Amino acid sequence: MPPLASPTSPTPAQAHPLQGDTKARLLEAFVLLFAERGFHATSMRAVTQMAGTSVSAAHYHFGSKEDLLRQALRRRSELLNARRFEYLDRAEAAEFEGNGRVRAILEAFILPLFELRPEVSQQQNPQRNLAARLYVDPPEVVKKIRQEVFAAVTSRFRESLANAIEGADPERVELALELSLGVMVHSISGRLSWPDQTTDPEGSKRKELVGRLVAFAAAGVLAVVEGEVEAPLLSAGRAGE
Amino acid sequence: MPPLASPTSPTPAQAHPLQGDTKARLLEAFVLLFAERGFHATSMRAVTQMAGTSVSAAHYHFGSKEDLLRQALRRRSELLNARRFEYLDRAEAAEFEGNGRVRAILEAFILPLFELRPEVSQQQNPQRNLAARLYVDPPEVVKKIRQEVFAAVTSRFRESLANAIEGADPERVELALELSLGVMVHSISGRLSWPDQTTDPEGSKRKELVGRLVAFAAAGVLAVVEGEVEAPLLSAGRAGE
DNA sequence: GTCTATATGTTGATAGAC
DNA sequence: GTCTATCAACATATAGAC
Repeated sequence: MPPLASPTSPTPAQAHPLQGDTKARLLEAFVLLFAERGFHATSMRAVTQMAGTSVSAAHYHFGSKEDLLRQALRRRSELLNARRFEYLDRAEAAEFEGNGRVRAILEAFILPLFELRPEVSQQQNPQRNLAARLYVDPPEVVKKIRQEVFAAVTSRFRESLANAIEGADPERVELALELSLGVMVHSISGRLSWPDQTTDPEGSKRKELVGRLVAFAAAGVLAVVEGEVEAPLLSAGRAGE
Repeated sequence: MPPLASPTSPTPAQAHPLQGDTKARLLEAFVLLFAERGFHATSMRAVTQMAGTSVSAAHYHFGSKEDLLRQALRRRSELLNARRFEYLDRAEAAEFEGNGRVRAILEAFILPLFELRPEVSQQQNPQRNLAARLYVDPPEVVKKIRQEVFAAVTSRFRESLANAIEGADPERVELALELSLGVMVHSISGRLSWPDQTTDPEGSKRKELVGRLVAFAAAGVLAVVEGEVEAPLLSAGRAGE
């Protein structure tokens, strides 16, 4: 059998009427396909076809596939980062009881991802897929650009969380935030069934689900940062062998 | 510039002295490369080269790349699943105070992944990388085979967890377990720094880290299953827009 | 069983006309 | 700026000798 025509999925999003000039359409098309298939499986041909232009036009504008990825992700992450900072400012300014601030900080971290609408509405939600793919796609390029794009956010949230929990060990805060990120990423990796506009028109179910994510993360963070290290209940101490 | 010779990483694991007959060496080589690069970026050429044989030998034994993946994953997951069931049996049989059983069940779910040693020791820990890749690699084939391989485990843990929490809503249990899986997957996705044999010869740091993972997950599960749904502290209710 | 040689299609990138 | 045509390297898979 010859190589499969479409390696991941049978080209699910084909005839998008993407708008803007060639450069903008290319960025949009790349994001959509990358979110769905990952870097490797997203060919320049597929991108340029979706954008209604040619491969050489893409190379004229971006030079290489890697630079196309970089510019696309920079553009996309700006909105997300901006709202995260906005919420974090609010969380730091407000008064809270008990563990309220910790929960507010995690909300500031998690909520924005679920609030931002995709510009292109035909797809389910490229923004979420994109974030998932970004943390999950193997190629080194992706890792590099992701760090580049989120470095500022990460360090500010770490700092804020450390300040919110009295006497917190920085190392544990880092771990806790990282695991929260894991919860968030996993929740958008296509394994949870998010109600869509038709079955949940007011978005109440989606809000509830996001609320549970935050609750899970907040409880986990507190357990890691404030809790004692407990001996395993099972296993003859084989962990870490 | 022509396409890069090595798309993900500069062939980090090259001269493995893999053992066994051709079939076994092929399975082992495939697992190592797949864990590192994902399905797409793992070419039959690279696999057969590492196994010290030819492409056609691989096709003789497995028929296709997909079947190679399937057999490799089946073989690898057997040990993991067996130990998970073993621990779960133990968690269900023992007596616990308070939320002990919930934590024990999560231990049964999480611990085995960190206990199993790779047969090939040169790599850091292919077993963990493998699990991460398995939940994260885009291609549909991977998703299909993963479900095939973990279906039994998932349903039994869901059931067990539901029984352990009085009056638990099955839907919430499912969500909680899924998020725990997210924590686990993320923790092995190469974003956490696991101390290795040299800096942590007795494995005490690694055990502590695994303990924290379990603590995070257990607290999160209880918060999701037992906690009330709380209104967001930030945002004008934009979530789920 | 395992090899070499080959078939056939894909990829990223470029040259040159317009 | 955008196109068509083409390149060299890669992919999976197969044919046939040994």
